Amino acid sequence: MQPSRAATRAGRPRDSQIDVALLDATLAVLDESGYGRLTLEEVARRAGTTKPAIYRRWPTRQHLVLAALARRLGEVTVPDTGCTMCDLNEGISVFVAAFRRMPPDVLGPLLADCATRDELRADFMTMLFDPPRAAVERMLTSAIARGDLREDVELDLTLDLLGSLVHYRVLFGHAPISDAEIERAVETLLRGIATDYPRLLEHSREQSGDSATHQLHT
Amino acid sequence: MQPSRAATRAGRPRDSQIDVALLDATLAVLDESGYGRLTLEEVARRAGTTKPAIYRRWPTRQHLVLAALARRLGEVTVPDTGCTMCDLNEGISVFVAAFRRMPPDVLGPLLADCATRDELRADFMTMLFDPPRAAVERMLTSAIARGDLREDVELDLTLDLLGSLVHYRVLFGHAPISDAEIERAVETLLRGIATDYPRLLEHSREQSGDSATHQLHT
DNA sequence: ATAACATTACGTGTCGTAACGTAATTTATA
DNA sequence: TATAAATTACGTTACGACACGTAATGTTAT
Repeated sequence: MQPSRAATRAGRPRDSQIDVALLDATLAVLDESGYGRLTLEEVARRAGTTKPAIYRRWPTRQHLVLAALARRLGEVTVPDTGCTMCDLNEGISVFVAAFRRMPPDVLGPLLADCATRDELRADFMTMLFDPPRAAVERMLTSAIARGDLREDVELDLTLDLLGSLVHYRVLFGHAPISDAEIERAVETLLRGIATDYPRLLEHSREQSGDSATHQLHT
Repeated sequence: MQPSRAATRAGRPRDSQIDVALLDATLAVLDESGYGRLTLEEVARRAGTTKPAIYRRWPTRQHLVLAALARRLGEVTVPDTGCTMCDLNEGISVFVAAFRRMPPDVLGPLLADCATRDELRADFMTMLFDPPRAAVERMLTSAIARGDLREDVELDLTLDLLGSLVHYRVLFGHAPISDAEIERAVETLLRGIATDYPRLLEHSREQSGDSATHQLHT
């Protein structure tokens, strides 16, 4: 419980250039080789340093990769236009876009590798999954406040229905989820949880002005 | 392209008792240690044999574990009572039950380990994921034929919406999916894809005779 | 005095495979 | 039909390869 003194430890300070060099090298190796073939020596070699420098910063390979991916994920923003259907379509795109920034053959193996240790699994969720999920949750809450969705909608279940579809396509099928499929899924779900689906549909048409959208089902 | 001659190869035949001993030992080790800590020597030791006996039968550890899990999965049956809502609730339970038979900390790592090689990924899907999915697909097809679901329902998308929820809960959250959540999800989806949701709900009540079911939303 | 740095090296564990002699079964030959 | 040859699985043992995580050492920066 030391004050801010702990921030400036004695001795030679860390070289922050090595931090970013290691994270960048990790991302490069992940892109090329995937998580399974990532070796710490290769990461260190590309960063122009060596293994001990890695272990000084992150206790395990999982922590290193988590930090690298979180760096790439960046911040997640969320639309709030007042048009529930538009927002949800956009919101799912937030999910999809977030995972498109992740190299394939990385997320699944990393999660699997983190699943055994509870603390690591929590870190994985906090750093990679919760941000986009929380963004969609904010959209749903706004929609409920507007009266667009039934008040007894179960937030967690709806979030899982939306998010799990994306995760499923990312982790299981290599089939990328298309924008059309996102719209279909949102339409189906909205029929189930909206107070007045036709009104939302109409509102969406006015808002977007794009007459080609949302006309598949009437 | 030899006839049935190839079935009976020359030389000493495989000892089928070793086959089952190895598969059982694999399941035992998976239950205790999970996929990550499974070593082939431990499997061989418990089966009363040695590593080469494994490699004579399965080319990789992944194939061995796939065969062991498929053995436990067994056959997947499907209800067809004519009550769409009942069948779907039952059908999702098929998914859930199938995965309940799988030890935790196994499916995710195994999938991750199979994800890099396309042939292995296909085997994983064929042996573990497609059977329950196909069962639910048959139910949906029946429901469409009965006129309970809209004809333009996208089968694959609906299947993914149903199945991905289960996968999500199994692989990501360690929270087991409850029967109540299954019912909620089915209700939400049916509102979106049914031709006449109130009629399905009424039919379900008559069929089940259980007045406590499906009364959460009216 | 302290701690990060680069370098080097070590012990460990598991992998996948390769020997080797033995046992069991099919195929060819006497 | 009997016997030999060929073939393949079996257990045992051992090996090289690889990456892990850590430790030791001397140097450099605070």
